[in-house]
Amino acid sequence: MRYFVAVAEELHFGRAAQRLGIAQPPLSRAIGRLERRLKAVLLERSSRAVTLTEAGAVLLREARAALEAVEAAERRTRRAAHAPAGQAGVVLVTKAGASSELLAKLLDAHAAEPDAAGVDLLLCGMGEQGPMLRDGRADVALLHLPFDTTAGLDTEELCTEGQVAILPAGHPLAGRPHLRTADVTGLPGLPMPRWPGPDGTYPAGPGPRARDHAQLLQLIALGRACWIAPESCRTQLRAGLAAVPVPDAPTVTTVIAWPPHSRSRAVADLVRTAIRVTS
Amino acid sequence: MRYFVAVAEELHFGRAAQRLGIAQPPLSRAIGRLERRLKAVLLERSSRAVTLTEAGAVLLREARAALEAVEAAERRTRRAAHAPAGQAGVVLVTKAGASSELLAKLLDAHAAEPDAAGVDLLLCGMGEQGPMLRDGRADVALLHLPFDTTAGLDTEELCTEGQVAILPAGHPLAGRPHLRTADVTGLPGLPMPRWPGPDGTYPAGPGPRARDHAQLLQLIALGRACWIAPESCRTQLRAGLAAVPVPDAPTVTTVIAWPPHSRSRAVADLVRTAIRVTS
DNA sequence: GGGCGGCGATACCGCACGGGTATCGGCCCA
DNA sequence: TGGGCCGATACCCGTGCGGTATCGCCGCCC
Repeated sequence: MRYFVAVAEELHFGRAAQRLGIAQPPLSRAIGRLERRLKAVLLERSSRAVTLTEAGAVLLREARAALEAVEAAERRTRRAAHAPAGQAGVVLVTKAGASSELLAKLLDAHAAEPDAAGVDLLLCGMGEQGPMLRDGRADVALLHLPFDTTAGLDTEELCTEGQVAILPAGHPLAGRPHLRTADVTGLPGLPMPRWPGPDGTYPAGPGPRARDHAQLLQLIALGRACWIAPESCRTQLRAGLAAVPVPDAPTVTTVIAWPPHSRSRAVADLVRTAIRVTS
Repeated sequence: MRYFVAVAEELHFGRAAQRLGIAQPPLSRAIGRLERRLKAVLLERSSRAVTLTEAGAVLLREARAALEAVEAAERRTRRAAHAPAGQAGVVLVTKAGASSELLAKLLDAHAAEPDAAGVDLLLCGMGEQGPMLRDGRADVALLHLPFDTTAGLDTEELCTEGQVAILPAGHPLAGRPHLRTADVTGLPGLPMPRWPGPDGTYPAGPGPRARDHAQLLQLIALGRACWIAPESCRTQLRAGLAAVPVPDAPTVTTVIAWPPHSRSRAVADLVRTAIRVTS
C-alpha cells in the first residue's frame, strides 16, 4: 500500500521506487500483485505516462488514511511503552503562538489535578494539527475554527472571541476605535503576508512571506504588513504594534479535539479539565 | 496486527491461532517480532494466563482502527473497480425500518438528478452504521441522534422530530392526547423490549426480546410490550397499534454522515440532495 | 526514417521471512 | 509427584520479496 501511494503520487515508477529505497522491478510487480488481489486496474500505463484510474483514485484516498492509521498505532504504542514509570503521557499539539493564555491555564489546572498524566507540548504550523492527530504524533489538539478543520475528530468547544487588526503602532488607522475588514485588506503598502502551504511553497500573489508568528509580528512592526488575528493575541503583542477590534471579522472558536477511537482516560481527563477551565 | 488483535481479544494464543487459521507457534513468534519491532511489551504471559499491558491496550484500540481502515480501502477499491460501466455506486446504510419516508424522498430526488451515481441501499441493525462506514461496507449513512454516535464522522443535520409512544390499540393510555416518559416506562405488563447488543447477546433484565422492528411491532400489537419511537414511524404503523405523543422524550435528529476522508463527488452529491430535500 | 533514450514489464536468482511439526519448560492441580 | 495445559523454542520447508539483467514499446531528434 505504501508502494501504491508512492506511485500514485509520483505517477512514475522509477521515481517512486527511488523514494521507497527499492528498485523499480519489484515495485512494478508489487503493484501488479495488488491489482490482481483487488481485481482492479489501478493505474493506466501508456508507455509515456502513468495515470490514475477511478478505482486508483479511490484507493489513493483510502490508502493514505489507512497508512496514517497504522503509523498512529505504531507511534502511540511506542509512546505508551516508553513512557517512564508506566505513566502514559499525552501529547497536546497546538499552533505555535496561538491561545497561549488558555494553554497556560489549562496546563496549570491539569498539573494541579491529582494523579494527572504528564502532558508533552508540541507546537506546529498552521493546519498541521489534523494530520498530527491522525498519524499518532499527538493525542489532543487545540484548534481554531473556522481556520482549522475538525473533520473526523471529536471536539468540545472551549471559547469564542472576536478578532483584531494588528497594525504598526504609528499607522493612521491604529488610533481608530474599531475597523471593518475592508479597511484592512486593501491597504496600500500594508498587504497581508503569505503563509507557506503544507507542501512548503508559498501561494502566488503580493505580500511578504512569513514562516511563523514571530516573523509576522516583526514584519508588521517594520511597517511592511498588517494582519487580522484573534483578540487573545493582544496579551503577547510586542512594542511597536497596535491592535484594533474588527467587529465584522468572523469570530474565532477555540475547540479541543481528539481522534474518536483514542479516548483514553488521560485524554478524557485533559478534555474535562479544559472545559472546566473555560466555562 | 490482525494477529495481535486476535490474541488480545482471546487472551489465549491457542484459541487465537485457531481463529486465525494458523498454528500456535507462528503466532507466538509473530507477536514476539511485533514486540521487538515496537520495542514494547504488549502481553504479560504468566504461564497460566495472558494479560494486556498498558501499551497492549493502546495498540489494541489503535490496531482495530487501523485494520478497519485497510479493510475499508480494499472494499471501496473493489467496489469502485467492479462498478458496471465505470459508474461508481454509493452504498447508503440506515437502520432497517427507520426514516423510510425521508429515505424514499431522498432516493427519488437523487435518481432524478442528471448524471446521478447509483445508490445501493443497505439496511442494518441498531448502531451498526458506524462500523459499516469505517470498514468500507458503506459510504454514507442516515443516523438518528441521540441513539447513534457520530464520533469520527462528518455530518449534516437533516431534520428533527419528537417521539411518540407505541401502544397496543386497546390500551387505556392509547386514548390520551399525550403522555410523559414516566407514564410509559414503568407500565405493569408492558415492559420495554430488549435489543441484542453488537455481540448478539441480550442485556439482562425483564422485557421480551426483539430482533428487529417487525418483531417489536408484533410484540406491541400482542400486548406484550410498548415502545417510544420517532414520530415519523406513525406512517408505517400496522393495525392494532396506537401512537401517542411524548413531549418530554428527547427529540430525535436525523443526520446524514460519511467518513471524512472519503468525500467523493458521488457522496457529496447525495449529501447535497439530502439537504435540499429536507430544507 | 532510423537510432537513441526513457520507461515499464519480464526473466531469473537468492535470501529471508512466514508457516508447519515436534518438542521443551514452567506452572497449576490432582 | 505426575499429568495436562500452554506458551516458547528448534528445525525444516516453501513462498514472497528484493536484486540484476534484459526486453519491448514508443516518442524524439538528428
